[in-house]
Amino acid sequence: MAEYNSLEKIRLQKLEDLRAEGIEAYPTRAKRTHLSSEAIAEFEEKEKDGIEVKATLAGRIRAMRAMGKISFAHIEDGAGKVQLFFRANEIGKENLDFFNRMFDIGDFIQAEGVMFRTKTGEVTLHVHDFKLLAKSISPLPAAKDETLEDGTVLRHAALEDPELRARQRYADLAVNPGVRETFRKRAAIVRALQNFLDDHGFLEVETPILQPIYGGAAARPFMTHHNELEQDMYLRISFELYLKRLLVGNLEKVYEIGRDFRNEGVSFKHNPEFTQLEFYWAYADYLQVMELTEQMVSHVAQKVLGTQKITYKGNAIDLTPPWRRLEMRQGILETSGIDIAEHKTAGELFKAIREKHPEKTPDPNATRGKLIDYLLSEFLEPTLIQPTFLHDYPRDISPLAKSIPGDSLTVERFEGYVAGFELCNAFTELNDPLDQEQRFIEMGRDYAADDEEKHPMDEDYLRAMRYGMPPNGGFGMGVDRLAMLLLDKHSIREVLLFPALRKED
RNA sequence: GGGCGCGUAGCUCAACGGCAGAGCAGUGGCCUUUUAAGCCAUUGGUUCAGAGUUCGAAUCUCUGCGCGCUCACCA
Repeated sequence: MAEYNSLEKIRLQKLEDLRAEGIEAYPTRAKRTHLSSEAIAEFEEKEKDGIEVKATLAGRIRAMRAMGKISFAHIEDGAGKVQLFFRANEIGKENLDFFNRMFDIGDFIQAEGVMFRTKTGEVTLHVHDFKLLAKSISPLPAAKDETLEDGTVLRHAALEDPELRARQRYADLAVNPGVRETFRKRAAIVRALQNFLDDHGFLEVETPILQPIYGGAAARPFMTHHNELEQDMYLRISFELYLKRLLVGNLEKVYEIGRDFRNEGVSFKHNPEFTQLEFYWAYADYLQVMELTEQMVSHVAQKVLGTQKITYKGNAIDLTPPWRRLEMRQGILETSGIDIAEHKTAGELFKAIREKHPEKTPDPNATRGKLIDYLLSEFLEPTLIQPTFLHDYPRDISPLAKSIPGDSLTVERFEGYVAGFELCNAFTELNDPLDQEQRFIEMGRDYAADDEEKHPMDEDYLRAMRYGMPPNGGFGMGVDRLAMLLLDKHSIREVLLFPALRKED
């Protein structure tokens, strides 16, 4: 049972008063002839000819100013804000009082009248009739907007508490127009990705989220149970193995945009469920995927933002292709002074790091691949502000990627970095079923010590691969991260409508 | 999971060991072109929860809860 605060009790009393007057606070039907922007535009067009513009508007009350025998209000609808003007002359003293007494900020209202321009020049609806569409009981944490001389809008008492904004996203959206804009743009980003891939001959598919076995990445899964089948199921941690099964089925270019689930830590760039884009492209290799990637990302920026030059955390970033290519070995050498090619075992590499950088403390038990990863994140990653494809990765941290011909320690893999963080990950996919089986076995050994991250053998995937899989290039990108990058948001929570939070109470 | 920080009115914040306050919102009044409208009056608090120290706790200590930052984890 809800407990009401004093402000809510006042509004509940208003509901009772309305009922006593026979007025429905939540009527079934509404009427609207114009969006706010349409009514304003039509008025401005016909103003010089003196043609009257009648309009019925509907929206949510954002501000009210009662001034004796007149009242002003601002309502907001899907297109923006517009001012309402009520005057006793037209609607009568009784109706004006009724509006002032019974309506609150946050209520939905329908108002019919004629557009005009006030003394101060604002295009406004002169209301002749109005109707309550839905009463708001809990006061929205509404801000007040002050428009300064230079036209900038200053917000007062805006809803800012990050917890409240995430927990009550409905209130955040209702009160902070910029948040609505963020999610419109996020939708546009996803649509632009789909259009781009569709136009390049890729087929959008949907593969299982509930899986009998998980794979395609190294992450702890969420587990669940199917009662009738009497078996445990996992929420997918990647799409990879299912999408590559489709290549076996002669679907040559496939992609999926959907949700992945990883039972791991939460941070400014990690949410337990996140949106991933993966595509697989038969007969292509990682170099072709690289080219498609830079075209795709710059295309999305152009579509959504109208430019390929963006700003992230104050850094000017140019997404225009071609992006810089940097061999990982070279990048690590330049930033850390260590040539990983000269240290072919974990022990040697560990020693080299300790000698060159005594202040650093890598894990002495790490594999060579993990140590390279360490060098990458400690030295190289922070320098990769402009878009960069870092390529050619150690084999032992890339179990699903194909080796470079003639170099068994290195695989054809790249990661795209922008603004210092990893945006995407791609490689020439391993399509040799016997090699793949061997890698699964190795992974099982590597992870045996850590029971939580056991890497299961996917027998059905191997069976598919034995039918024959064309050589192909694969690609994965966090769509939330792309949205963060393009929208200059510095936490994944800002681009997720309902980010994961601990339950209340 | 570790470290650091935060939690005060519906919202934004002050008070930092001595009467819990302001602006906005709300309520009542005045006001026929306002726009953070203005003016007058006024309501509103388990200071996140619990325990402790103290003559006295929003303030200091401990525990718990939630959030933020950060580290670890995340091939």
